[in-house]
Amino acid sequence: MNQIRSMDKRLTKNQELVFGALTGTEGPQSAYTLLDRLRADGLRAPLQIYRALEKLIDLGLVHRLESLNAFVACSHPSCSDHSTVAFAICDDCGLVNEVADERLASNLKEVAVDYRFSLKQSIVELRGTCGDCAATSAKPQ
Amino acid sequence: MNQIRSMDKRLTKNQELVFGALTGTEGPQSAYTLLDRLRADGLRAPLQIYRALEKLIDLGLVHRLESLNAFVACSHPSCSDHSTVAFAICDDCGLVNEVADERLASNLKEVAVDYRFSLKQSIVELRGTCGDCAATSAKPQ
DNA sequence: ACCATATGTGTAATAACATTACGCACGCAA
DNA sequence: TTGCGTGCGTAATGTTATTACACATATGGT
Repeated sequence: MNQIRSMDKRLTKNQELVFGALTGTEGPQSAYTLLDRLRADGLRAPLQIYRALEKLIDLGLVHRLESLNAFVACSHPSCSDHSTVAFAICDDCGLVNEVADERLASNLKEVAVDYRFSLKQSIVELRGTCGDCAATSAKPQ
Repeated sequence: MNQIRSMDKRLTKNQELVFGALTGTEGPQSAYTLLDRLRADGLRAPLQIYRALEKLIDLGLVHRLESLNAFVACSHPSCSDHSTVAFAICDDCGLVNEVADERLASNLKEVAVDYRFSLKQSIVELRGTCGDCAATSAKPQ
């Protein structure tokens, strides 16, 4: 929260509102969900949300989850390489775990080299069930 | 084409039309692009496309590209594990290369284990520039 | 033959996600 | 002061995907 606040300095009002809405809730949120939550704060149009999200993503504060059409606040905004992050998305509870695995990142880079592909961004989204949900459904009571 | 034909046997008319439209063009296509191309064949509603795509994906004949909201025919329909495939998507020419890398697949499984995540599907989409496009833009003439 | 079930079809309407176009405002540097 | 980059607000539109309903066909069991 302290670190987060310190980054707010450079954010505009709309960007701060959107970022606040994302950090204030666990789990990913769609642009329109954000819009609904921020109507009370004066935001009225999708574009206001999308513009803020675009900037926040540029700044590395927010990630887009392609398979969900939704957005999450970055779990470790101070980290270096935001272009290679993976997400474990629980299809049960909807929560998302941001995974930073150095071997995975370098593995993807190698694959790109093998295929003579100039890699700009890696999208890695793991779908399945998180440990908590698996435990819960295993012991129904 | 011969191999493809042999698989058509189990496909319904709509599924065959959609699969044909995907294999008959290089590069990914959106559901609505497919619909437009298939209007002449009698398809009229998005749902007809989406239903066919769903089945084709189940059968492992087609992949969905999440970051593009588009679909491609699988490059190697006979291969075993369709849950872990990667795609190299060229942002220049739009072509997609299907990547089957065993190390990447096992790496993702390891990551899932590390995070106590029960993995059902891996979405891996590499964005960047393909070798051909890189070569072309390097020599502008 | 009868029924149940699973799968596929067709149409219409609507929901959900995202962008384009336009005009205005502010801060800053040439 | 002018020009430029960035952000803001509004409206309209474009694109992607789903829900709801009704009907059809094939299969397998009794």
